[in-house]
Amino acid sequence: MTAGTPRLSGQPTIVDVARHAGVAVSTVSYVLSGKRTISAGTRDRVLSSIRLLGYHPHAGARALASRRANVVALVLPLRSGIQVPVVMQFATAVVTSARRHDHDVLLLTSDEGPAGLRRIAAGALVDGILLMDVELDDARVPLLRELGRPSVLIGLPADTTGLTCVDLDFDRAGDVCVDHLARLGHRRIGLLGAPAAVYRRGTGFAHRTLSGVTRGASRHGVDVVSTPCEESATDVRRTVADLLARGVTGLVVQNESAVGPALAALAELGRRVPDDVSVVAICPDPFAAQASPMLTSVPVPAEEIGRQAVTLLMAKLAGEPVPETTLLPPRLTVRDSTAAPGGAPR
Amino acid sequence: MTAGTPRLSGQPTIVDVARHAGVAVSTVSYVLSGKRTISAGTRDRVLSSIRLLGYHPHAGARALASRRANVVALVLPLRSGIQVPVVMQFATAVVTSARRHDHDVLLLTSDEGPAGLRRIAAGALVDGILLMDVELDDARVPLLRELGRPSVLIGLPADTTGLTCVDLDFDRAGDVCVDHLARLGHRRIGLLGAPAAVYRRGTGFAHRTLSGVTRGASRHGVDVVSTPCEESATDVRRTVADLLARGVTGLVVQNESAVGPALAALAELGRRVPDDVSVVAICPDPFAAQASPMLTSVPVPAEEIGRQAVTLLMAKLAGEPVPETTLLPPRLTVRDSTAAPGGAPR
DNA sequence: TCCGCTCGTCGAAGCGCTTCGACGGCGCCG
DNA sequence: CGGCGCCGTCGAAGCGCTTCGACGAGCGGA
Repeated sequence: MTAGTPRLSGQPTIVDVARHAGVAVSTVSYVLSGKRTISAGTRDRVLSSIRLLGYHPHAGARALASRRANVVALVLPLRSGIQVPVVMQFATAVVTSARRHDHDVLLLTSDEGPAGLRRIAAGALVDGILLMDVELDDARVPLLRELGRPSVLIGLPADTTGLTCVDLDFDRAGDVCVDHLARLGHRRIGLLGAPAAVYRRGTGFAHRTLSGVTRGASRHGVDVVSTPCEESATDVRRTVADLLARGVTGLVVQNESAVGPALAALAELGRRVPDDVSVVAICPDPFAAQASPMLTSVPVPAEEIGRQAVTLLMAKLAGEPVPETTLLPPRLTVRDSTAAPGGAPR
Repeated sequence: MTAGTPRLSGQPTIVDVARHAGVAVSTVSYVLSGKRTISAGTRDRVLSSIRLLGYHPHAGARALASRRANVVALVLPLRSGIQVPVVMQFATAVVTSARRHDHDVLLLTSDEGPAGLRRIAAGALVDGILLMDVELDDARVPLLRELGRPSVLIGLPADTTGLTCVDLDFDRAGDVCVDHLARLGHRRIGLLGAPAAVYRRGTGFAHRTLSGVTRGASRHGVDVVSTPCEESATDVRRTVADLLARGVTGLVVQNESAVGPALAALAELGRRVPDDVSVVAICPDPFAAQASPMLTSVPVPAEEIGRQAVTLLMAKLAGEPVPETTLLPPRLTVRDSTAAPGGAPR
């Protein structure tokens, strides 16, 4: 055993690997990065030394020398009215896809605000930024432009110029729901919306759903009654009762945490689904599938959106051009909660 | 304007700050770290240069030189049967407290497995590790010991020797729930548990709750019927019906996603809460408070656990000794869902 | 046979920061 | 009034990696 460097940290460094494999440090680096051709023999020798020594490159050193941290920031909302499971699905999809691109994910919460973004970006801790829960007029958007780091928004602000955004096409989703109900014969449709605070903040998806619903309704010449709705069971019950009182026979529920309570409220009010009232949900699929009856729904493809966002970000990091906005088309899944009004089978 | 270094990255470096303030680079560093005394005059000059230039230290360079990344890893579960809102609360609490200690949070999902932990730790990307959703016999625990990085577990494995763990004292929580119901006069108590997969995995909290419930029951000489329960509305309904059929008058629900469906099922079965059946939940407080009726509950203090975990990790990073296990005492909040059996007021 | 390539490898110069040892200047104690 | 110690500051040596230019060896074409 030849005496080596006194490896203070305990971890082997690239120097140890090079010495062990009998090559230059730069050669090891090129084996790892593949940025220059290396003979098969050398490569194998280096790789086995790496495995043998249990070498892992030092992330900081790499970031310093290469100006790439291989980390992306994910900024999550923490606010009231957010849809926790959806957010979680996004997050896990993002982490998984990022890993597939050899990147890690740094978690930020939006309550540290712009200062946090600035710190992260300027400190070269991350190469790119993923921003969730974007508002129509979001304070972080100008900052993002200023920082000049590649970024992708999940959600749509009012002005998308120069940005990259991904989201479900909530507008068309709203339309599709109404379309489905209208075709079944419903003439008065209710939208059980997001909490009022969400509309007030100008969160894109809520507004877009509403506009889609409205458009679909006017196209079909049916009425639409839309009302925001808080998350508490009490408020959901009141809102549902209110909508029914106003003659609604088809219900579009876009607040996933309201789905369960809404069904409970209908049961309590003695209305059968779908015989008396039809329900379409815009929510993650498992929710719709686990409810009883199983819900006709437009699933929010959180996972796919997360994946897309990462893919787009990676493209930007690689300097490739990407489209400004990517809207995923809604797909309506018909299950057991919708039927023609008045109990006729669909 | 004197010509400076050709700052390739666009960001000012510590050299720029030093030059602008007319001091040595090391002085700037000491101003920032406070590791040596600096005169007030110099400090102010340096600080204002920093602000003026918009300087942010390069995280990688800092990590390289100081052997501290100021980042902690948070390993989240992604599996079935996890309690999404609780996990989310943990995560946000962790991020917030970590920032308070000048650390950022790297998000890992447990599905990358041990390899991910190893990569992260060996690559010096993180200084410490927070592990959630620990199983009684968790494969990652030995790895954690081997890696030699400070870590804190959220949840309890079977053998805690040499580890640092934080959790709610689910055992006592179960006990407290039964105690409350027994004192009200209930003689037959049901535990609507976590999904079967969770027990099978050997997830600590589920087992501990069960043992606490059992102990409380035997102390009071009351019967307990315990059954796992899936998350779907259908299964919850069946399980509830089953428990009632077996003569249960008091229900302990620990699966937060089952709370809503369970109440709905009771309503459907024509049982009033709390007149006919009493319900105690072990779940995050907002859930219990938003249900209708408002639920008597033992809140899962996700936020506090997250905070504690970070605090402990920081202590370990600083080389301070910390206790092996920290169990937060359960607090029972009495609301409107419990009463003496048979409709008598409590 | 010789020139000029390409291929595979090496050495060294940083990347931006922390930290250690050194060194004046000043106040204090004797 | 002299020496000692402390305070505030500086310079330089890395931390572990990437990357650029250089260079020897082998090969084909003229």
